[in-house]
Amino acid sequence: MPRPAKFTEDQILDSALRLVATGGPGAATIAGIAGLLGAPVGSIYHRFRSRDLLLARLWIRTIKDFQKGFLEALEADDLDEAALGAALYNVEWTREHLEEARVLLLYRREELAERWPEELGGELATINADVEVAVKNHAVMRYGKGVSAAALRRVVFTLVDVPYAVGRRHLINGEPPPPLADELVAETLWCVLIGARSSGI
Amino acid sequence: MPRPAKFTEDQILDSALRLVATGGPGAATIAGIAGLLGAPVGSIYHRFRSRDLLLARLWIRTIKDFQKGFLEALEADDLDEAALGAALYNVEWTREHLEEARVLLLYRREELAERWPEELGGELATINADVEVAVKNHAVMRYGKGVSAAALRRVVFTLVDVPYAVGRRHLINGEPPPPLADELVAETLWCVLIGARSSGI
DNA sequence: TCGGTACTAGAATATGTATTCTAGAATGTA
DNA sequence: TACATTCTAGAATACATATTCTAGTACCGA
Repeated sequence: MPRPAKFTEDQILDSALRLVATGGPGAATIAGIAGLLGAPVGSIYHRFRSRDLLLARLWIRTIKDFQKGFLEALEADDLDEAALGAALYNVEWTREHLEEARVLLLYRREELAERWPEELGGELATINADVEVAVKNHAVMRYGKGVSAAALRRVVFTLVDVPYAVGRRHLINGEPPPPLADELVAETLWCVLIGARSSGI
Repeated sequence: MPRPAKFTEDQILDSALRLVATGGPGAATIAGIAGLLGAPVGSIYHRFRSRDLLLARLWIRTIKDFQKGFLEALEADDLDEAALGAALYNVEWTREHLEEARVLLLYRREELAERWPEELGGELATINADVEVAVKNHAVMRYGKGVSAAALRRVVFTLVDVPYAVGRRHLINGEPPPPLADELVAETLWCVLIGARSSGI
């Protein structure tokens, strides 16, 4: 049938990934992506309608890879084990995927969604839905059905915000989070989430 | 003497500030900045050699405004009061300066320093020096002269990283941090920094 | 071996925005 | 009132990069 592809979609995204990770979003030009891959720009456009779409796909591929393990960790039977696992997975994933983590650091769904083609509007709007539901469920199991907004915020803080903040500082320097990062995340989780269970939240 | 200025440097930076805060970095074009102010582009270039320089000045003006109060708070005599004050000032400043906080959220010193003119290289390289020294001093007072890198990291985590992470989530939605944000910051500080004093760090 | 298909190839073009340029205007001082 | 100075004005230009266009190419199945 047709001529086989010489450059796959994933190869192109990998090329963009490397450029974004090392030189920031501005470095991922079409010519740059093609050049790094040894491909002509025409081949890039054969796969992706536009640069925005390409970068959107990279972001989506990356966040999905992250979410997968996060959701798995949150499924643990023991409530505290689930919370700790999810929070630490965050740091661990960053450590094992430095370049991908930089992509998530440099792009923000909200700020980019507006300029992305409608084609992706739906996918982008709901991409966090699974995680939001899972976190909400965790909060319900922890605090009961009528969990307050404040208690939910507390869960998000410990499972997402704090691990993000810790990883960010090291990512900026291009280093993987050291073991101390896990300690800080775990300590905060213990104190702010688990230790707070007995108080009247 | 000379003709008086119709558009001051600060007016121009304010115009850029609003554009960045509402539409992201990309919205702050020279034509956009001039248009919002009712000025011709020539007047912008009369004040700023280039767009990069203009945005750099905006960033510097903003971070300095933030640092001022942070350093003051950290000077309190009582050690715990100083730490708590600095951490909470972070949230409070964000609450009172939503647009400015968005500038700090959207730009990163490291990623932009490379493209900024040499003219600012020195200023940018040392702009965090005061804060770093103050935080280091705080750590020394808290843990003694031979404070470990881990302990210092712990101080940075509670005074800077956590407040940043909390504020970020609300900023992204364009909302000021609610009172709950202060609670989370204070609780984390108490547990991870103050409560840890007795342990062998 | 031939034809159809999807791909490679990269030169040519379009586009958005930064930057420059030349002219003119407004002020205080001599 | 004339001059020096610094600013306003906005049209003209430069530039970087995304995007398009037209050929040509490699594989597969008939």
